[in-house]
Amino acid sequence: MFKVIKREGRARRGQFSCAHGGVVETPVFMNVGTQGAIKGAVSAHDLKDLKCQIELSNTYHLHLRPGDSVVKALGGLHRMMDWDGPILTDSGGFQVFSLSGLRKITEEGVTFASHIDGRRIFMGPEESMQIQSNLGSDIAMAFDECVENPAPYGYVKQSCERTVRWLQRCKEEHDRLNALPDCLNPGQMLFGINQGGTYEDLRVWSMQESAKIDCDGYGIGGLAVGEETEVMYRILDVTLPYAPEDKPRYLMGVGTPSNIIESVWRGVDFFDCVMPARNARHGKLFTWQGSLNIKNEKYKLDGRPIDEGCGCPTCRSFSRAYLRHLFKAEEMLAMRLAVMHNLWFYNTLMERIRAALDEGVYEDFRNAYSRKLEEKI
RNA sequence: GGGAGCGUUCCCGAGUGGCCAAAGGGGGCAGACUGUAAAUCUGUUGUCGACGACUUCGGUGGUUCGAAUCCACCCGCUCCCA
Repeated sequence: MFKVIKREGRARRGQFSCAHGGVVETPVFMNVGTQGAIKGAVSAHDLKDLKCQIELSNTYHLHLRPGDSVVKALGGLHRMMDWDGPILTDSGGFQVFSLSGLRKITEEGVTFASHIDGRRIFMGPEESMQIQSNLGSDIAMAFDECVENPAPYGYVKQSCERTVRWLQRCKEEHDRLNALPDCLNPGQMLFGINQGGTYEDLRVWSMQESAKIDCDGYGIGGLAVGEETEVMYRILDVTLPYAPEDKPRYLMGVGTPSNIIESVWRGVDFFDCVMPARNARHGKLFTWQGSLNIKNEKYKLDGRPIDEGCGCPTCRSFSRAYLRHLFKAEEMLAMRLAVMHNLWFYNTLMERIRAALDEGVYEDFRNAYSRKLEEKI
């Protein structure tokens, strides 16, 4: 269930709910735990302390390890991770892009050579739906092909047409599985995915066709995969007007704080990105003055918290100098503390975006922070 | 006392006459990272007035057109036998 409660231009302030957790306030950033854990030794319990509203995991990775049947036997992903909030599972469509050297695509689906041991894994729309059903997530993503940018028009056209055909198959299989008596999460929703690369006509076509298939929300995929940022914004500008007004729009895999601010402005409701966690593991931390690299020598004797005024578990107790030391000494606590800070930052960013929308001052917020958060301090 | 080695740029360590400012690793410094094959990857790491010049391979002095590489002595260290 989703409803828009306030608007400012194309930006939307909304509320969403699904089978787990209470009301999700949107715009929302989903915290990525690909294999059922947030990389950097952060658990689902920690997510509660980091103001996370939705957790995201991955179909391909959990199918390989520990196996979706194992997850189902353990009571589902929620039970396994001990996370009682909403979970969105990505379909494996991104792996068609990220593991492009290890797969072959046909109309039926995609055959992967497992990145772990090379064995053949076939995944098509039906398989992806079955796996996500076994995982028991609250939102299943349609199985799509995420195409790199730039790509030839002809290829993108046939690919996004196939992705729409796959969406139809996903929808049918999803409805069938949800109706089965032993279904782990009969309330599981399905989001379709818009593709079309950097081609406006394909994007619009893909959106229109996907909208004809009744989904609970729509992902915008295939962005931030090689194209210029301005191209991504242009695609959002031309595509989102064709997305159903009463359904959430999810910009998949995006992005930087600035990307998020700009995309909310253009009408996006859901986001997810590995950036806060990955960058944290590599020492790049976000602050309201811009980002910093905690490993830099200048923080050697810096007794201040990462971000003055930040209320995250890390900043409440530890100094930049200590964190720098932990990174230099390769203590795993470094990653944990850094990841917690960055996830808190992203979740707080969304909180402030929502507050600005509530107060009708989002344009001011955008002007104040969109550029600033891209700076390095 | 006798014998055998070793000393290289921040560290370890290759290099035994020119292609050597000197491999490789570590450490240092910096950068990248966007639905996670990422605790990963990349650049850089003698000095300078820098498409060139200068100083450097324990020290000093030689041999040579040319030396980290060969010779002599000195200093320091290691191992073996007594």
